[in-house]
Amino acid sequence: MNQYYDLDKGKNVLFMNDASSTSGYSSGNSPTSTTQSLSPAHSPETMALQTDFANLNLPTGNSPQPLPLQNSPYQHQLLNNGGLGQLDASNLINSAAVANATSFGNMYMDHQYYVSAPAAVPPGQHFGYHQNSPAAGGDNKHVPQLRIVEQPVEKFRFRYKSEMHGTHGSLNGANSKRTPKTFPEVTLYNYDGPAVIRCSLFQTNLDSPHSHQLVVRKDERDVCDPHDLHVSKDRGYVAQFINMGIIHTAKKYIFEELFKKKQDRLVFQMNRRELSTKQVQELHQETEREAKDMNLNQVRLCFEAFKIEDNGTWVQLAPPVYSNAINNRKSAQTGDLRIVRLSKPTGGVMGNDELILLVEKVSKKNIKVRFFEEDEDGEIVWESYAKFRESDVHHQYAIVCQTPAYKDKDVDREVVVSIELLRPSDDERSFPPLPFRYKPRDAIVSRKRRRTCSSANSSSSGNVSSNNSLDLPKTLVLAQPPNGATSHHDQTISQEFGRYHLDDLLNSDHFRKIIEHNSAELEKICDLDMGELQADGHGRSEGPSSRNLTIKYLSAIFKIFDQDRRTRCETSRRQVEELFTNHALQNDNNDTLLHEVISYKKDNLKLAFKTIQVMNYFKLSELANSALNADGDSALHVACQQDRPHYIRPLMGLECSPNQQNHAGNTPLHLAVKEERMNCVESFLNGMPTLRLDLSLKNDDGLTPLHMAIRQNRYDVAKKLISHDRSSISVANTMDGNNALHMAVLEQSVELLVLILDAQNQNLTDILHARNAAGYTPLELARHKANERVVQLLEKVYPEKGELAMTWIPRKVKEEIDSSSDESSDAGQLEIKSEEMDIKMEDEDSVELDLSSGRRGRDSDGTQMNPEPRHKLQLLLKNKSLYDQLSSLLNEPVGHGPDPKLAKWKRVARQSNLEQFICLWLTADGLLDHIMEDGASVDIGAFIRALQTIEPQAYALLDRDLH
DNA sequence: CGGGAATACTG
DNA sequence: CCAGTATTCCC
Repeated sequence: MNQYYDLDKGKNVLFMNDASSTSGYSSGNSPTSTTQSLSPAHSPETMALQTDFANLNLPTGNSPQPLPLQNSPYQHQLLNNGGLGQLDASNLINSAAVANATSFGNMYMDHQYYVSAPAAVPPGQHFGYHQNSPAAGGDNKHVPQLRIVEQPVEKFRFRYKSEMHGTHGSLNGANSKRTPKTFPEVTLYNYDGPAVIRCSLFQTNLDSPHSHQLVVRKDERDVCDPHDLHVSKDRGYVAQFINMGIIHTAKKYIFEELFKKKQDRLVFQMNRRELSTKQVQELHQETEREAKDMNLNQVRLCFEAFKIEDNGTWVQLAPPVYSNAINNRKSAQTGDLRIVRLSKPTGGVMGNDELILLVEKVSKKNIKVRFFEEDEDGEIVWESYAKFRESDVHHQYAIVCQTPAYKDKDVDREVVVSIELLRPSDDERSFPPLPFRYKPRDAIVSRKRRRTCSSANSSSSGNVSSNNSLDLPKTLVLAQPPNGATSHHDQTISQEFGRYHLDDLLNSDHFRKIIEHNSAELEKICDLDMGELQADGHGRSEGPSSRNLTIKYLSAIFKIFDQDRRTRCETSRRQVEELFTNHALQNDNNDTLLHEVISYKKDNLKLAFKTIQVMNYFKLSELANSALNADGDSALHVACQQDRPHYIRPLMGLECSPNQQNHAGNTPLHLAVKEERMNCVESFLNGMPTLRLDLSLKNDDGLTPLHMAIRQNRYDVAKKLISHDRSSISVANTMDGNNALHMAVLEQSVELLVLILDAQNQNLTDILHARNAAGYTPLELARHKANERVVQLLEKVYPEKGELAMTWIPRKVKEEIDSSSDESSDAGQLEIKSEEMDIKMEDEDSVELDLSSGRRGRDSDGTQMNPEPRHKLQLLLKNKSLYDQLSSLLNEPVGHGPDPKLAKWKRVARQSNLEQFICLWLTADGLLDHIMEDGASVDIGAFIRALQTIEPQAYALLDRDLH
């Protein structure tokens, strides 16, 4: 095992090759020149120095230098080797300026050059002396030869001089990883004396130095190339060039830097004789030519080997070898291509859909958007390019393009293809490709739908409406079960549970009170409600005419219902059905009466429940389930959109499918999550049989409800979803392939992470090792994107190297997290208690559950969590005596005002935005119960303010405990 | 380190 | 002078 003297740290490092380096610019015996020569090349003093340097005599090789390396065991070597001169022949034959090339030519002869196929000489290089080399057929085994053992990385950020403060990471080897790191490395073969291996920066298309600087950090200074490492029999012949950086020479200095480099090389090739005026002139011209079109974003390393003769002359041992090109990561010409985001992951097979790509810096003249499809073997079966103009590339960071048509315009299902950026100049691709889903044409889909529907209908027992619904016009799209294979099963189940829920509801006191008892006055109610409708306006659409229409239809339907109460005849049923259908046709949005009635701006419970009841009575569940409006929304979608949680159960009772996806692919639950309607989410999930709700459905953005909840950083929603069905945790979204854990990482939410890890206790490995579309596991993503806390948390969860797996030990992590952050103010008992009311997962490992509960208190900094007073008020109401006091106070009538019979609680309810519930409550208890049980939907602040004005005494009761 | 703002350059 | 990039600097 060798040791290496690390120039930066001034100490020996294991595993490194034993070699040492000095700056080629060190001039030898002047103490000041050591420091001066280290300055970046285009500073004035450097220029002066280098001019001097060109005129220096050869160093003797043993002149002591004041290098500050007193504690180094290799000090003598450094000293001895200090002040190495510039000697190079690689540019010799090519250079028109070189008159006395013969001496070098002889030198090669002496050493019997063998031109190997060095690891990586870029194609297209034909250097004179290579071709003229007499090595062909020589004794390969005994000819000195340099080989690149480790190439430099392909991409590296070139830094400007002004950026070279502090460390910026070094030029690593192509195979470098976090550990072990590698560095560019060459080996000298077939030589056994002491030798010097030099590394310098070259252009990629010319056999000439590059104006940029290859620097090594040393004693707080950047030492410019060339860099020489000493090798010998004792140390081995491996030269590893560590801690190098590339300085991007500013444009204005390109010429002079290049000239300097070329001049230095020439001088030493000529054994340090002065250049003639003519030579200088020629060099000048050549440099001008080269500087004009030098590629500033691409360089390569040149490695050379020398031996030092006793008289101090340097003799080239082996031909130079060149590394692969190193590209500037910062440049749009050579940097990484990456698609950051797609405006949408889907499009029609016909193409020409507008698609917006956010991308990393691209050049509009040199970029294409490629769509392609591979078969199972990775063979390209189709490719096409998106259409866009140069002007569609927005500021190098976005591309607005038209999707190409898919090869087969008659596919009847979605086809997933890939999108990548392609840079024609170097055939570089973005990685990884992003998935894009081609959607079949509507015509094809509806043909297919028709089939599905009719078969579904024929299998359902004697449903007369089936033919009817098939005849509905095109815009009133029929719903199809999300999955044909299980539809029948689903239906059976939904019927069972549906009936149960609806009957439940119908038998409830509230419902009876609202509807049953009023049946005799049906007409009156309708009149009343219609009047209200006209006054209050409409929640969703249109003007008075549409409202009148609705009223007309509803009146007619209710009339039929009323007349039919005893007979329940088929004719009435058909009439009602027809009225529903006709109504939907006449309305712009194709909303059915059901859609409308549950989405009135002013929620009208009576009307809505009545409508539901009528539909149920006439067994119009098929209609309720299949009638979608122009957006593909079912009544459930509308209920969620409008935040009407109380309709969700009844509608599901009507067999309105919770898994129906609208035109944006959203299920009602998606909408509930999206709009952050916690009450709706709860209505869906509480006590709902798992079979009915499919939590793994993805909308057109490729997201499940859980993904959306995480993306919105809604711990409460995510928790609800996860406790209902854990299996959706491991689902990767189609947007970027992230699973729930990835997404929680991006939210930098420790709460979400713990929630997910807890719930996934059983098979953590899956989600821990799942790679997203960019190829990152959650941990890797965290290292890249998240803060230290998140990374630390995840690192604890991942199995240690060597271990096969580790089970999630929440308590341990919890302790560590808790101890590592004291900023969280105390949760307070109230909140923890309230948390206990949450639904628990039916998990035998429920030990873990209380972790996530306990964590709630940490949300003092979390913006998404419920505000404090909510819980407190809810808990206070649990106190029986307080509750009773409040109740009796609020049951008092308001002493004054227009309606003396109006109880205070009603007024409070009205001012707390709970008016729509008043008809459901008989006394103040209704209101208080509602707040206790359904607090999430209540604006507690408004309630308290209302209390303060309407019933100050009651407010006083609470005030003390609330603050 | 990477991201990005500020400033310079160019047709 | 403008728009669009390229360069440089800053955090």
